[in-house]
Amino acid sequence: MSWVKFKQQEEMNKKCSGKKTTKLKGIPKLEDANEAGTKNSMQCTLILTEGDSAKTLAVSGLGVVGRDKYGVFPLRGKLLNVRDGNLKQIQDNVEINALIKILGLQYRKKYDTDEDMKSLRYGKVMVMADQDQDGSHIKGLVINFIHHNWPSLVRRNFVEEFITPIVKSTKGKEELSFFSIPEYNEWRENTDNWKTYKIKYYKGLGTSTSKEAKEYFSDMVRHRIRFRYAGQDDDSAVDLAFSKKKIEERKEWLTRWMQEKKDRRTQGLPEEYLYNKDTRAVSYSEFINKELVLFSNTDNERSIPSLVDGFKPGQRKVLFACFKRADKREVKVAQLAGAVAELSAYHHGEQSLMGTIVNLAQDFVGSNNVNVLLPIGQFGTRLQGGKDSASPRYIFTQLNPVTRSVFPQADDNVLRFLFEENQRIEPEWYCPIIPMVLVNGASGIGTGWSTNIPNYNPRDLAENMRRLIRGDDPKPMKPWYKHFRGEIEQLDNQRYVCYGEIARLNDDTIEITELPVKTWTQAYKEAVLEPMMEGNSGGEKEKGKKQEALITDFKEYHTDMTVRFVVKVAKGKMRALETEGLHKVFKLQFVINTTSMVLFDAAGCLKKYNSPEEICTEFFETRKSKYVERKKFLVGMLKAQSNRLSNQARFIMAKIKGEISIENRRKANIVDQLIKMNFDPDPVKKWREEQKKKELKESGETEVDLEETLADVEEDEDGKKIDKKLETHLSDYDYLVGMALIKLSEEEKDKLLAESGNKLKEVKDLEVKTWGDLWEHDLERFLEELKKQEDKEKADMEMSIKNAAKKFGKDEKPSKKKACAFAAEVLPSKDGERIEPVIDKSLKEKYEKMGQPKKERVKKEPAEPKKPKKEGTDIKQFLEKKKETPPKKKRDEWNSDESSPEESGGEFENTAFDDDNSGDDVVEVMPKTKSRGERAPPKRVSDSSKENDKDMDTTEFDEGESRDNAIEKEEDREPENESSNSMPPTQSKKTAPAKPKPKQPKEDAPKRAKKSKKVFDSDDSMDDFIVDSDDSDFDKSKKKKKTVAKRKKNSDDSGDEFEPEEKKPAKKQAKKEKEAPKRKKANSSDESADEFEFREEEKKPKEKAPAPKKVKKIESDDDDVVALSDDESTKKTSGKSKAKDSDDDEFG
DNA sequence: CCTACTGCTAC
DNA sequence: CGCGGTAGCAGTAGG
Repeated sequence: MSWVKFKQQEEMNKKCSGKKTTKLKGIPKLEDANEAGTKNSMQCTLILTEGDSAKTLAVSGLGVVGRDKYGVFPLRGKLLNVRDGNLKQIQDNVEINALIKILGLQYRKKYDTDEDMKSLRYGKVMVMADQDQDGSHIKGLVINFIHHNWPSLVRRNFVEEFITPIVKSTKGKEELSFFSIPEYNEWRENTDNWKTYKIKYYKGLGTSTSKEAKEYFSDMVRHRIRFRYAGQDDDSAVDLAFSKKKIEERKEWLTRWMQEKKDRRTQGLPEEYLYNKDTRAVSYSEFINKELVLFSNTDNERSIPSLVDGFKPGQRKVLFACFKRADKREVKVAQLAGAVAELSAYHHGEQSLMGTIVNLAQDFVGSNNVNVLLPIGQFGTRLQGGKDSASPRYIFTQLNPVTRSVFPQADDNVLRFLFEENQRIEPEWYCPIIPMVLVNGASGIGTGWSTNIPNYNPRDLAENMRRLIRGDDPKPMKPWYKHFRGEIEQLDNQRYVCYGEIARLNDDTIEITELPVKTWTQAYKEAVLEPMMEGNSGGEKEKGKKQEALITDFKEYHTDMTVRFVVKVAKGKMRALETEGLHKVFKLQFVINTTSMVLFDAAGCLKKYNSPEEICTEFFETRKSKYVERKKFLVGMLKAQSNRLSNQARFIMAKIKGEISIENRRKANIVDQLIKMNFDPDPVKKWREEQKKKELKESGETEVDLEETLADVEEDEDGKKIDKKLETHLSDYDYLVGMALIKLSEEEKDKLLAESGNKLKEVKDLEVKTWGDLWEHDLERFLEELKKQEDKEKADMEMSIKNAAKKFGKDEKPSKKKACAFAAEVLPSKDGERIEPVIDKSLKEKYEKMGQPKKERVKKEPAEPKKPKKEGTDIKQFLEKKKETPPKKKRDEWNSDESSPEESGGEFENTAFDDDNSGDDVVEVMPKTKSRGERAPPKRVSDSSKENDKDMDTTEFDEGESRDNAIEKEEDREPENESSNSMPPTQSKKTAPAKPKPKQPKEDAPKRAKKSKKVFDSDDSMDDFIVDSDDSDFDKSKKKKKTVAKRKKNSDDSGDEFEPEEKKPAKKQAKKEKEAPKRKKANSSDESADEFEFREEEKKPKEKAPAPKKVKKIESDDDDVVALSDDESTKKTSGKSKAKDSDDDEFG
């Protein structure tokens, strides 16, 4: 191998070596140092920047240090990972080649002596990337590039980085820069008057002005960090991070890191950070383990969805923005992306975001089963697997009406919303009524882990939720794709075969009317049928013909929705093909597997799941506790509202009778009188405040900080505080004093009393309902909405077929006949002889063979990463004396479990850790945490507490946190008992024991509720709630809400694998060819957009009817929304002006 | 057996 | 206006 490598590198040296030349030509965008490549080259530094804008910044900074000894070269994104890379790719990579030329590097040369160094054009490389996680990644990749090829340079500390502040606080002339968020937080904690500083966050290098760039460069000592080589640990650290062979090690590495982070948090220790005022150098291993690890973690967080709502953060932000905007008309995707970035603090490229939106709205076969957004325009089709979507500037979207029935608005009050820079953004997760992650599937690639989950039938999932509510076990499910006409059959525990449809028309003709999921029509044609027609798959007929052409011709009759190939089989081949199996010959089988279903659980820990049922059960527990919370919230809210109304009625009476006079008196005076007369301070407001307090208590002190921060931001100084207290006191009675004069009449009073009575009645109605009742009601409503929407889609589709048929006929008379003719061409022939798919033996054998070794592998993988849930594991450990679950140990556990299922099962059963299947199933548990530059991890109840709760199922450990309401407990009891009856149907050997929820739910549910309860935004949401109920907007909003939040279908994409595409060149060609159609589509999308607009206008008047407030929203665009959001934040702090808040949160 | 490709969110 | 490149993991198809 070394010989091969040697030879390769020799070759590479010839082809692309960097000679030491003074003047370099042909490298665009390079700003060479004047003395690079001269005798002074050792004193030269090449600055590598992240993108062109950073280059500009660097160049302006060079004004300070001069260009003689500094050169600048922009990197265009992520650098190639040269480790384990293939040679061709490295040789062809322009970026790498440019670097070698600029630096004068030579492959295989060892730079051991100063003399060696002199052959270089630069003495140092300095990376200047954004001070965020992706920036760290780029730094890492540069290090990797040098380290892999020239370890000797690494030992000579050839690489440096240039860091810039991510937060600056200024007060007058005093300016403080912080290079990591933890450092900033530390300062804030130690600085009483930090609020008097002006705080500015720098999200990327682009945030800095060129003046600031000059400041940075004039203090080079402060901003330049050297990477220092400190021994072999550094080598292994770099290898760990970038070797493609060390995936398992990375799993361990990340798991360990998460564990440590969690431990630090539970112990109240501050977060670690790498850079402080005095940092001048860091070792490579420090960089990898403290800085790059942050990227890896972020990478997982953004690529792997949550078990609860099935969203990745980007998708969740989209949904959040859509809910918040409450658009009743469609929005341009590009515009929506802007709004999302604004409303939810999305700091990445909008291109990614627009792609996310498009994926959420796609609805072709193999994409989403329930698309959260509506595709209005060309969002892509099965012809090219969605790659044929029009530009985001041309297409429109809107919430799917089904979406709000899956993510009920009532839950907004019990979700835990996150904050970023004091802006309330999306919740840690939404809580759908069915596990949406299974509805639309998921796929994502992180670091250490990736995930792939197929789609399932939402109706099956609803049914399984009902079963779980009743305490039954979930029924096993198999993958399901909307409008897919083929079959999906189970192959083994974790594998399914997905078949297309093929039929025999006559002796030499067959017809293909469906392709396996994720096999795109065009790709199929190019990769399967065309090669078959040519014979030898490569098309190189000259070489030994392996195969004669199997088919002589084929015709295509597809539409964007349907597939139909009519294929002529070569003479005399038919029988042979049939013997082998037509599905196999024509590659109409595709294996769907559930072997890598990795998700973040409700507590934010990474876990691997082995079956959809397991996901259902875990989802169920989370959702259940949310229903309990929701009920509790609603009861309290309604009571408070009722009280408020009756107070108002009494106030009116008193006013009419003249017992109170308001006119010409000081407000404080009036309020005093009201207090004497036993009027309550605003009950709704008060109740809301109580909720908040409770939440804070439960969530732990760290969260209190956050709240205080929010509340105090605006008013700080002592004097003001007092004033404010008084003011808030007075404002508690605004709901009385502030009533409109016209309301001070007897009839108004009666009205209020009646309303108050209604509220009480509502409370009564609500109180008899269990969480299960609420849930079933939601499910019913969802199914209704789903049917409505699907009927509508069906009708639209039929319309379009009709229209197509008309055009097809091109006659003046669009007759039924023509429609039929058209249909006949597109739809499967009636007299075709359908070929029943049969699981092909060889396929089965293949997986059986793989099965054993694979199983082991699978086990191993999960074992390493497995982490115990925070507290849950601890408890388990206590009980079972298990070791802590360091990854390796976990592995052992895993293996042992599998080997001896009895033990594992026994343990779990004994301990009644139903919820903890995670123990077995959980491959790993990684608490999500955000790193510097990002907001702190969402404060939630400490993971440990959550875990405890789960584990606590065993009554022994009830720490007796009986915060839960009696109501909750009561409610829980029934269902819980039921559930307890149901035996845990251990789906998989390993996990089976754990999941069964025979626990005593009563206690569990409440506990969980406590854990998860965080009503950050209670203000807004409550206001909304109030408004809704009062104004009857609520109903309207319900009706109106028609946004189906879709999830992208990630899983679908993989379908292409099936078709062996030709090599790159071929692909490229194909792509090019595809492009043509795209354009056409784009045009069509435009048309459609227009049509839609037209519709909108028609609709508008109808929609406007609802509350005036809403109308305002509708009309207002992004700007208005922004304004609203600002209001929110201020409101939060001040606690005033509820009405406005309500507007914001009305998602109607 | 090894290589190369797919999918997806980010640069 | 559009094209292209890179990372990261699990799995499949092709040579």
